[in-house]
Amino acid sequence: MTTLKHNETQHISDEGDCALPHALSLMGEKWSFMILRSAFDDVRHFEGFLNKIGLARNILANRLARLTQGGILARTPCPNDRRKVEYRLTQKGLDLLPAMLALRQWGEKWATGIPSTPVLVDQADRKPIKEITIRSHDDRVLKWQDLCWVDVSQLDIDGETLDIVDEEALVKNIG
Amino acid sequence: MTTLKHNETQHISDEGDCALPHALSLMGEKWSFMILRSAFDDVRHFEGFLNKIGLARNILANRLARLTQGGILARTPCPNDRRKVEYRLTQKGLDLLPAMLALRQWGEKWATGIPSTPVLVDQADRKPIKEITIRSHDDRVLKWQDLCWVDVSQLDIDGETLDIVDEEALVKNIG
DNA sequence: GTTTCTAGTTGCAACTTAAAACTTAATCTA
DNA sequence: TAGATTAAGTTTTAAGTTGCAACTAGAAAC
Repeated sequence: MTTLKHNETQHISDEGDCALPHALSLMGEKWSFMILRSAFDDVRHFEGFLNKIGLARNILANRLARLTQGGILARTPCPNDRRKVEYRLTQKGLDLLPAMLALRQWGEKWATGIPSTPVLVDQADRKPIKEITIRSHDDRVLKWQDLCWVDVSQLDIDGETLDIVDEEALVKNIG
Repeated sequence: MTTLKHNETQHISDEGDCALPHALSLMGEKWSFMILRSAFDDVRHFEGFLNKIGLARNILANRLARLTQGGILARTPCPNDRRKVEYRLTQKGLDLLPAMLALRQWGEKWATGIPSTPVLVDQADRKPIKEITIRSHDDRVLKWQDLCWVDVSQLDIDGETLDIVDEEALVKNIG
C-alpha cells in the first residue's frame, strides 16, 4: 500500500518548542495542501484527486497513504463497490481549513490579484467569509507591529500584570 | 547567486481559478515556512538561518534567493559590514503571518499537544492572541459545517438575495 | 599581510519525483 | 459466464533535487 518508503531526506524536525516543524512534516510536503483542497472540494476517490490535481499516480498513492497515516484523511473501502476507496477528511484534517484559507487569501492578494472562485460563504446568509486575521483576546484585529513574542513561562496569567524584572529580555531569541 | 536552477520537477500550477497553487509554488517548498518563521523571529543573516533551522547551505542559499525573487524577503548588503547581507520580511512576507500561525496552532492542537513557546502577545496588554478562526461578515466564528462554496459570479452582492434558478448546482464542482 | 568571517558555490552520492506501463481485484456487459 | 472495463494501486527507469563536505571570494580584524 505504501509505494515509497518515507523520506530519507532531512526531516523538518522538532527543534525548540515550536509546533510549526511538526505541522510541516506532514503538510509541508509538495502536493499535501493541494490534496487537502480537493478533499474540501468533496473529492474522495483516487482517480478524482488524480484528475483534479494532475500529479503522478505513484506520488498521489504515497501522499494519500501519508495523510491517512497522519490522521488527516480516513480511508474506507466503499461498501457498495469494493473496487472503490473513499478518502475523507477527519476532524484533524478539517481543522486545517483556516490555514488553507489564509494561504489562499494571501495568494489572492499578492500573487494572482484575482479573487479565487469559488468562494466560501456562510450557509446562513450566503455572504463571503472575511479575511483571516489575527485577533486579540478581546477580538481586535492585530497586525505584526502590534505583536511581540513572549516566553510562555513569563505569561501574564488571567489579566494580572506580573512583576517581571527584565521584561525586555523576553522578546529576544524566540523559539 | 542562484545555486540551483529552479525546479524542473512538476510545478504546482495555476489550474482553475484558485490562488492556492500560486501561493504554494513559493511557500509549499520544503523549508520555506521554517525560513519565514526564523525571519519573524528576527533572524536576518545567512549563518543565522543556518544555525536556527539546520538545513544544508546550498539549499538555504537557493531558498533565500527564491524567497527574495518572490518578493517575500528583501536582500540588502549591510552598510557597516560589507561581508554581511540582511534578509528582511517585506510586506508580502509579513502578510503570511496568519497562515503561519494557523499552521502552528494546528500543530499545537493535533501534533505536539504542547503549547509552543514563545507565544505571540498583544503588545498593548501582553495577552496572547486568540486561535485563528474563520469569520462571517458580521464576525461570527464559522466552522466547516457552517460554510459552503459558491461560484463568484453567483455571489449575492451587498445583501440582496439574487433570484438564482438552480442554486443547488452552484455548490458542486468547486474550483 | 595573514587570519578570520560571511555568504555563498561546486561536486558528488543518495534520494525523490514523474511518466508510463503493469497488476490485481471487482464490476459491468453481452 | 467469458471478456471488457474500471479503480486503486505498484513497478520501472530516467530525470531532477537534496545533503554533505570541501572550496572560493571578498571584506574586516589583528
